[in-house]
Amino acid sequence: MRSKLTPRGQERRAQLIACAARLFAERGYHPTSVADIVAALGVGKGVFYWYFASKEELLAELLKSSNHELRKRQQQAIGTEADPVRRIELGIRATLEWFHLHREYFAIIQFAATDETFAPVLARNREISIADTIRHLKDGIVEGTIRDADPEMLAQAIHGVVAELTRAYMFERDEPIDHLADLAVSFCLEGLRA
Amino acid sequence: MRSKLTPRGQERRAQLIACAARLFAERGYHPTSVADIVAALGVGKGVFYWYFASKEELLAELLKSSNHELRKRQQQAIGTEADPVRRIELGIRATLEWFHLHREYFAIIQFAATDETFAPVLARNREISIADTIRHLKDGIVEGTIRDADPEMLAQAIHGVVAELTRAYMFERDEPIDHLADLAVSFCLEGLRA
DNA sequence: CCAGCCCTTGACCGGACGGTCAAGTTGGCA
DNA sequence: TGCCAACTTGACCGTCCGGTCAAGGGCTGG
Repeated sequence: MRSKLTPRGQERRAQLIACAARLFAERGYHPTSVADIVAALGVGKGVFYWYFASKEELLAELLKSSNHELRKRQQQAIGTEADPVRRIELGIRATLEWFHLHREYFAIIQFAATDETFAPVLARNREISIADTIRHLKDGIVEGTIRDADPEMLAQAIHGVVAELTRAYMFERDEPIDHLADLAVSFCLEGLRA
Repeated sequence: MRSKLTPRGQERRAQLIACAARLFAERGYHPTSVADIVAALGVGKGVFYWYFASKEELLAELLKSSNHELRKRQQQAIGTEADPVRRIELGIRATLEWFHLHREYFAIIQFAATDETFAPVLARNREISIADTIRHLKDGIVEGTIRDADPEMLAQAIHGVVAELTRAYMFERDEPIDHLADLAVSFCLEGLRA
């Protein structure tokens, strides 16, 4: 691996990441060998190690960049909205939409969270995301539009709803994404009761 | 492996499962070798293959039995309760309590869901559990105590809340389990709004 | 006390896989 | 045109790991 990459080099690097993401999502990280990745691209094994120090590094990078993209999407969706409840709603919708566009990342993130090596990175990502949510929740509690409970637990609960609905409906079914988002939002805001 | 086991044999088998569960939870399934498992027990490798056909079989068995125990716990907790909302509440509490008692299984289940080989088993377990929840939700919708939305999605959302709160609080913190359960229940029933 | 089955041992095997490297190719710039 | 750095190749290495197996206890019923 070298730090200076020509445009051609950056293209290759991106190809490797994309190709690995697809294979990791399909078969999982451990069962996908470096040989598989380079074979799928039709290049020699050395190419991989020219661009990445290790298989681990590639996954770490993949996780970092995907999280970065997701956050950008969320912040962009929330924009300058003032109402905390609405900010939470926009965040939920943006998250579901992003995973809808990048299905391949969901399984990878899911796995990485269970692996000793990558769990810390994922935990950090989650923390940041939770912290964002907590900020909105606290604003809402102060305003009186959100009930007064432990904001961190509430944030975890919201994330759980989003994660589970993503898992359940992104792949198995072809629910229209808006319908799914509507339910996620209304469940989080109103709960189950009639 | 043999089908007939003496009491002594059953004891060994149980030891192997317990020992493997601990190691899988600590380090993960793939990074834990069969050699590690038997070493932790201070026995030879042949012992493992006397009781299990493969490492995979052990994990499959572990998943099957843990799910069986969890369901038993849930059904026992719900008992003959008639109110659907209360049945859901009791189910949530029983689940959180069970994972509190068997923390080691959470990480294993989490991983198994991401592995091509075991995902089908886990998916089936989840389906059954979701189906249970759906039954209560439908009852509540008919009664008018639960709002009229897609019961399957609602069930997924509830499971998401429980799973995420389990992950977040079982390990990192030492929240009293009742406090956690209270929030899970009230979030699912009432949502966020003040 | 012996026969025979239940259980245990641990060296060994085959193969997969992450990673290395010496040698070769390409492309852009002087 | 010649040169150099950027890239590519694929055979090779060391290691690890799941799984096998021949051989050896040790308990139990006869």
